[in-house]
Amino acid sequence: MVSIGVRGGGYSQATCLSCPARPRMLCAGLDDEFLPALNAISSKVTLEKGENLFIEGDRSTYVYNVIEGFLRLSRLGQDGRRQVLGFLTTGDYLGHTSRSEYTLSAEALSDLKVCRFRREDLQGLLSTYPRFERQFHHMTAGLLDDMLDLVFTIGRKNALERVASFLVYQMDRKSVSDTMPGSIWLPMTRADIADFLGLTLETVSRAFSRMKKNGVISIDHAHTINILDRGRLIDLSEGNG
Amino acid sequence: MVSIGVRGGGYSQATCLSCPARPRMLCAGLDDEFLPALNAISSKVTLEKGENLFIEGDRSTYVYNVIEGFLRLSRLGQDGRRQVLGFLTTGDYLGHTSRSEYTLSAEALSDLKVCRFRREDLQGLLSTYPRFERQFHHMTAGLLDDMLDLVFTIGRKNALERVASFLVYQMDRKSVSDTMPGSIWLPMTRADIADFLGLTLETVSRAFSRMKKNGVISIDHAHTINILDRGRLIDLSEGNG
DNA sequence: CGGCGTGTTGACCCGAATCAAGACCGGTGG
DNA sequence: CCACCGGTCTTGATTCGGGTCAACACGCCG
Repeated sequence: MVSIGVRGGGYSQATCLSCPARPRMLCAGLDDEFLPALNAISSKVTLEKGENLFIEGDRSTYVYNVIEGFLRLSRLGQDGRRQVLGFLTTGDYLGHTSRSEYTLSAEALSDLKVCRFRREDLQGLLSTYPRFERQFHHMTAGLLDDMLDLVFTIGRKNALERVASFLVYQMDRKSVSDTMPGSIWLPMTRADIADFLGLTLETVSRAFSRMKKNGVISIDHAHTINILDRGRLIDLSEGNG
Repeated sequence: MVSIGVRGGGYSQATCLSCPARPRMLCAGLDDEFLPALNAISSKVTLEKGENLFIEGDRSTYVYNVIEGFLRLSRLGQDGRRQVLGFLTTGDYLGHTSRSEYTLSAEALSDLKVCRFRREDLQGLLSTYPRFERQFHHMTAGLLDDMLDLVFTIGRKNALERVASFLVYQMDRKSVSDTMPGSIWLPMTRADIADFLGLTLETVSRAFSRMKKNGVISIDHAHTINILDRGRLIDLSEGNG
């Protein structure tokens, strides 16, 4: 079984002007003059590790933008089978769906700070500031592109290729201004990675071990992976092993 | 290897007012007064079975809306592995991506008629008619939801469950005004279905055979599936076999 | 009628799942 | 400080579902 955690979290008024994550957020493209309007309809929510922002079946009232921290999107089948749909961090947004209820749960993998918008409030703004709508739509299209990549990965790649693809993706997502280039911090467990890639945690562990043995990566403390041979990792991820 | 077909197709001026697919299209929500503007930036394209509307790597200049016919979206790995991302028909739209090049190919599975928009032209309209942008964005979000379902299906379901899920999906997508309720017309091959579900064509064939033997479906001519026991099919698709 | 693309079915094999044991690591309390 | 404990990770042995290989059936078209 999988722990669901406790829904909840603290709330406080947002101040978009001082938002540290601004350049990577939904509001990235907006001129400062629009911020007050945005400020009026947004609020900050903080969660502790293990809490859920929402779970499958909740009415899809809100859209969120991650300010700081990590979270995991997942779906659970009746019999406990779990599929992880993504790992999100600063700048990512979530909660947008065409359906009236979320089909996913969003759980904090660390202490988490997010910016929350009521969807209907957002609709109002969108008509007034088309540029915002465009940015919003563009981010949805980006998520779609990411999901297409994921479908290819889990539909047609073997275990080693999937794990390598996962590492390449995490590598590429890291911001350029990065304290530790060449090494990746993975806040999620092996089970989370396995449920993301359609594998078991044992298979993920074995894939890491193989890449370690081949000198492609090295591992400190299980959650910090050092990429020793970037080119070879990419080859592995594409099946040119 | 997989045949790529020939890119091409005939062109003619669109007349949105008389479009038979209107209620299911991108333009569904628009008042008649907006149609001339839409008309001005759209054109109809017709393709024959086997032709490609676009292939991976083409610049993503256009967005399309299917008026009539079927098509298949797929991605090809260097070594020939193929993943099918979807089967589209009347009302579906395609070609929208956050990237400058398509990461998919779109091939006609039958003679095909689509409505084509240049993306930048569309951007202009979107600012003028926010309702249109909303409809457009809503359809993108719908595609994203569909992809999340697909990820769960291929990541966590076994062969029989995947094929059952595929049939349930095709069943639900059929319009209410339907000449043959309880039976599904599948224009794609077993290999296409296999590449959609992350299986082999043999495994798909065996799954159909098992469902036939159990009295859940019957099959005429391989491309017409009759659903004999809808409830049991849904159970199968969810792993309550 | 023959040929080819597509679909079905069977025999066998292999990669990842499952089952199981032990190692590691961080946190807690004596 | 160290002993203990629970959660996580690694590694090995075995099993099994679906892939692979192969033969044949079907249906369509020339």
